[in-house]
Amino acid sequence: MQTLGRIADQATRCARCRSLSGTLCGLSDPASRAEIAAISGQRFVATGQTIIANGEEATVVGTVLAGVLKVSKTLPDGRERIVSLLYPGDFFGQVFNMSAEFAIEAATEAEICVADRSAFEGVLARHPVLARSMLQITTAALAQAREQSLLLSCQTTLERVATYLLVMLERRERMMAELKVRSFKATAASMVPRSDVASYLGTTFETISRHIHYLADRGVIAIIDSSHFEVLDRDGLQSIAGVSSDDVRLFFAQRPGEQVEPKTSHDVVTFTRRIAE
Amino acid sequence: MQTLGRIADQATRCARCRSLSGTLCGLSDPASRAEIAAISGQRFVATGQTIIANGEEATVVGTVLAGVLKVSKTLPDGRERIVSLLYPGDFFGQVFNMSAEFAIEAATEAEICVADRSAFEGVLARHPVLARSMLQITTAALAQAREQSLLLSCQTTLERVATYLLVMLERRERMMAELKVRSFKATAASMVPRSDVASYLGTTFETISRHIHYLADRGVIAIIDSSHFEVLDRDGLQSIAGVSSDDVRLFFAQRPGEQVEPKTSHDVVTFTRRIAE
DNA sequence: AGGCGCAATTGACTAAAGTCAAACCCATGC
DNA sequence: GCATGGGTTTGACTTTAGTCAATTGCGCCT
Repeated sequence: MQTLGRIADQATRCARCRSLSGTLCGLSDPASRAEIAAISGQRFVATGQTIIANGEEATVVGTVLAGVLKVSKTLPDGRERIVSLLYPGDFFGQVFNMSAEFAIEAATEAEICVADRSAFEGVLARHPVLARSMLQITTAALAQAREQSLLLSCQTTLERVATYLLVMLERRERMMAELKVRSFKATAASMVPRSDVASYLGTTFETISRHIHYLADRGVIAIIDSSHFEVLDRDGLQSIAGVSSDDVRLFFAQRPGEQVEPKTSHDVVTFTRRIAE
Repeated sequence: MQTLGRIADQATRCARCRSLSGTLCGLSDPASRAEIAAISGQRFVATGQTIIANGEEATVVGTVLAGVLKVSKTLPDGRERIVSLLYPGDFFGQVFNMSAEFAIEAATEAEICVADRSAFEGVLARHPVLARSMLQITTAALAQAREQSLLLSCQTTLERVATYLLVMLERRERMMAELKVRSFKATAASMVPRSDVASYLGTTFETISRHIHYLADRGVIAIIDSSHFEVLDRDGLQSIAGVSSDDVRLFFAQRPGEQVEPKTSHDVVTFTRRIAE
C-alpha cells in the first residue's frame, strides 16, 4: 500500500471524484466538499488487501475511485460470502456505527479516497446538506441490498448470471456514455474473478461457468475471454434474467437524482388525507 | 380498519412509541419529537392491507407500533417475495426517494404511526439530530439486509429455519425482559403464516414445514401449535443454524445505542394489557 | 353438529445445483 | 523449450429442495 501526498493531488483527485456521477462529493456543496477534502487522502490498494476488517472497529469511510471493492463476511467454516460489490463512485464504510459487521477489501487493484470516520462525522454534523446526501446514498444502498436478497431468494442461478451480465453491460454503457465514447459492441466485463462472482451470486464458480457457456451455446452472448462477454441478444438475455429492465436499473439506483417517476396510488392518497384531517 | 382522533391519543401514542427502545421518536430530541407528533397519526391496518404500493409514489413514512409489516416485491410471474419483516419500533418508508421499489403491507393486524413523507422531510431538514438518527436507523437496516443476503446465499433451508426460530426466540426474550416478565419456557413465536416465513427465508412452505418437524423429531424444539415452538435445546438449535449468537444479535442491530431491544408483537400487546389490568 | 375453507402436513417424484475430481488453458519463470 | 500454478472448464455423481398432489387438522359460520 502506498499513500500519496494529500495536498499535491487534491484538486485532481476531487475533480475526478466529481466526474463520477452520484458520489458523495458530487452531491455535496462546495463548503462541505472543501472540508471533506481537508480530511481525506487517496490510496492505492492491492488485490486482496483489507480496508476494513470484519468485526473490528471501522475507523475509515471513503469513496471508490477505480477498481472494485467487495463487502464480505467470512463464515465460521472459512467460506467467504460477498454481499456487495463496490465500483468507482460508490461510498463505503459506516457512519455513527462503530463496529464493522462486514469486511471491506479490494477485489481488484483499486484506488480509493479515504477519510477518518470520526472526522467525517464531524463534517456531517456541521453540514445538513451533506447529511441529507449521506441519507440518500444509504437509502439507495439499502434498496440495492434488498434487491440482492430478492435475486438470491427467488431467481435460479441461470437467471442470476443473466442479471449479472446485464448489470455489467449497463455499467459499461454508462461508463462509455460518461466518457462520450461511441461503443459498437455491447460488451459486459466482469472485473472480478469467477470465484468472487459466484460468492456474490450465492453459487459456485463451476455453476457460473456452466451457465455462461450455456448462454454462449444458445447464442445469447459470445465469450471474448474469461472476463469479457459480448451480448449478442439483449432481449434474450433479459427474458432469461426474468427481470424487467427497471429492476436492472435498480442496481444503479445508489445514484440519487436519476429516479424512475412513480405512479400515484389511490388508497395511499386517501390514506394521507385521512391522517391530515 | 379504524382511524383514531389525532389529538386525543397523541400523548399516549408517543409515550408508547418511546417505550419501544430504538424508535426514531425515542432517539430524537423533544423539539423534533413535537414536530413529528404534529404531522403524524395513528392507524390500525388489517392483515394484507397495503400501506405503500410497489412502484408507486411513497407518500408516507412511519413506525410500527404493534403487529408485523412486510417489505416485499411481487414479481412479474405473480410470486411475492418478502425482503424484510418489520416489528414494533421499526421505521418504515424512505426519505428523499420518491418511488417505492418495495411494497409495504400488513402481515398481521397492525397498528402504525404514520406521517406525510414530505412533511417529515421538512422536519428532518430542520433538525440535524433527527437526521443523524435517521442515518443510524438506515445504516442498521442496511446491515440487516446484508445479513439477510448472507443467510440466503450460504445457508441451507434447515439452517435458515433454525436461525429464524432463534431470532424469534430472542425477540420474545427481549420483549419479556422489557415487560419484566419472568418466562420459564423458551418459546419462539412466529407471528406470520408459514407462507410468509417461506417467502422471507427464500424457500417454500412445504420445506419450512418439513424442517420444523425434523427439528421437533430430533427433540430440539417442541411444537406447541403451528405458530409457537418451545426451544428445548438452544445449543443444538444454534449449532444447526451454524451461526454464532453474535450473528443472531445482528438481526436486532437496527436499534442504535440501545443494547436491549424491545420487539413487542401483536399478541403481546394484548398480553401487556392483560398484565396491566 | 355438520360442513366449508384455509393453513399445514405428508408423500412421491423431479429438477436444480452442489461436490468431487480430472483436464485444460495460458501466463509466468526457469 | 518445458515445467509450474492459478483460474477455468468439463464430467460424473449426489444431495437438496422445489413441485405436484393428496390428506389432515382446525376454526368458523350457519
